[in-house]
Amino acid sequence: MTKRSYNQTCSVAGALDVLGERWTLLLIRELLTGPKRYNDLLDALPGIGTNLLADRLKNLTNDGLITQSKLPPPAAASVYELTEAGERLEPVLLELVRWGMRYQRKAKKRATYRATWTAVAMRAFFQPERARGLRLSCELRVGDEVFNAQVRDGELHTAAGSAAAPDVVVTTTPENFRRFESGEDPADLEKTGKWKVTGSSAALKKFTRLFELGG
Amino acid sequence: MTKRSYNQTCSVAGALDVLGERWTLLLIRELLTGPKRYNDLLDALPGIGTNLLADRLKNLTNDGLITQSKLPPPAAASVYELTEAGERLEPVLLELVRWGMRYQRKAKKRATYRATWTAVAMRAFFQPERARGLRLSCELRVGDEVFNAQVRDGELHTAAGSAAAPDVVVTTTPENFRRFESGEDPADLEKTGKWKVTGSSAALKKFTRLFELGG
DNA sequence: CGGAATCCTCTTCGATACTG
DNA sequence: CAGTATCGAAGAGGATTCCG
Repeated sequence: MTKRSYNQTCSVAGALDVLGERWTLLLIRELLTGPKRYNDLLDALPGIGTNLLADRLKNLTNDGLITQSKLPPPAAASVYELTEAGERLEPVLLELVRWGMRYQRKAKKRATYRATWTAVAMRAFFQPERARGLRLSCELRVGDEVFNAQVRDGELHTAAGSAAAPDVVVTTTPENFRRFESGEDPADLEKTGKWKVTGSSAALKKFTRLFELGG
Repeated sequence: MTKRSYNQTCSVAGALDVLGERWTLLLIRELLTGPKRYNDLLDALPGIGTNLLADRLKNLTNDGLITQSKLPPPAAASVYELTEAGERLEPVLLELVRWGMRYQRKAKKRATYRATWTAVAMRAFFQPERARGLRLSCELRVGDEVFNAQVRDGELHTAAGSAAAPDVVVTTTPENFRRFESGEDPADLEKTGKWKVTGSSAALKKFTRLFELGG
């Protein structure tokens, strides 16, 4: 009944009392790309079990990291979104991305894949100084997932969903998008028809140059 | 038998497969201030249970985050220390410190306290630009704990144990050291005899000005 | 159909006792 | 000092059911 705690006067331990349970940080990762419905979260987190998801959502709400808001009709959906305290976890997640990119154990077969996770990873490898003066809007359509990336004022903003006025729209399959993640040249992917690019190829080129895995 | 995994192609999930089990990140925190023996770790992590500690140490070794090294006689102790992959978790831990400092749930009574944890927290709030040109060596003795902080080349290095050639040595109790952590002025603590300062008070003053909780 | 609560089994945790 | 063994308690995971 009473929640498990490390019971240490230490801000790492205090943070982990809130964040350390299984699935919690992955739930935060999902919400970093925008509000999500209960079933969206279930879908993005195979294996979580409906009771655990409900339990985590309840605890995160009590701890003030997320809020539940009901969209007005006709959408009439209930979504979960990060509060400011939740948003402030982004630096923690981005450091985990950076570390994990180098040190995670080798991926298994049949692992779940969502292109939208890349929207978060991009933030971790974004190089602000390369974006100075740039203003770009990109939309990425990978299988049935859609997310967008906006570059302006030297900042990158990524989120689930389509872009309002995209300079370029990329449409591809999960398999071919992963080639890009593995370091293949987007220009080659475009040439060989693995990416379908609508709009400004130049904008896409500028965009893909904004990232550096070395950090 | 087989280790539990989120089984997702995502570097956050990959990182959490390695780091996400209970106690693991606190174990890393302990090792960030230097090599520790099995019983040192047991003492710093009340409640962990000897089997879990052994299990975590084994897994972290297999994953390449720590190594076990035997100090030569006469010390003849066996200690665990971080590998480079382990050391690279420092940014993750420091972001957790920053987040946890603002958002952790209110501390309970009878919580475990170790002054050495502050040695890690200091790194999270260190302001390099204020340390330009400074060279300082401080030793902190809090109850039966001793740790040191070295400032040089605009960098801060903290570790368990005493300093080689300290400019200043502070001796105090855990209770009075926590007053400092809560924001009380070190000069006042010194005046009222809550801190015993040996060596250069000026060096101590310069040192305590290098930190900013706002980030 | 989205959003959960319930039930049941299995794994992990935590505390203590014990051993090289 | 540095672990292993054991066992009850708590948490996780999957299926099913319930509710609006």
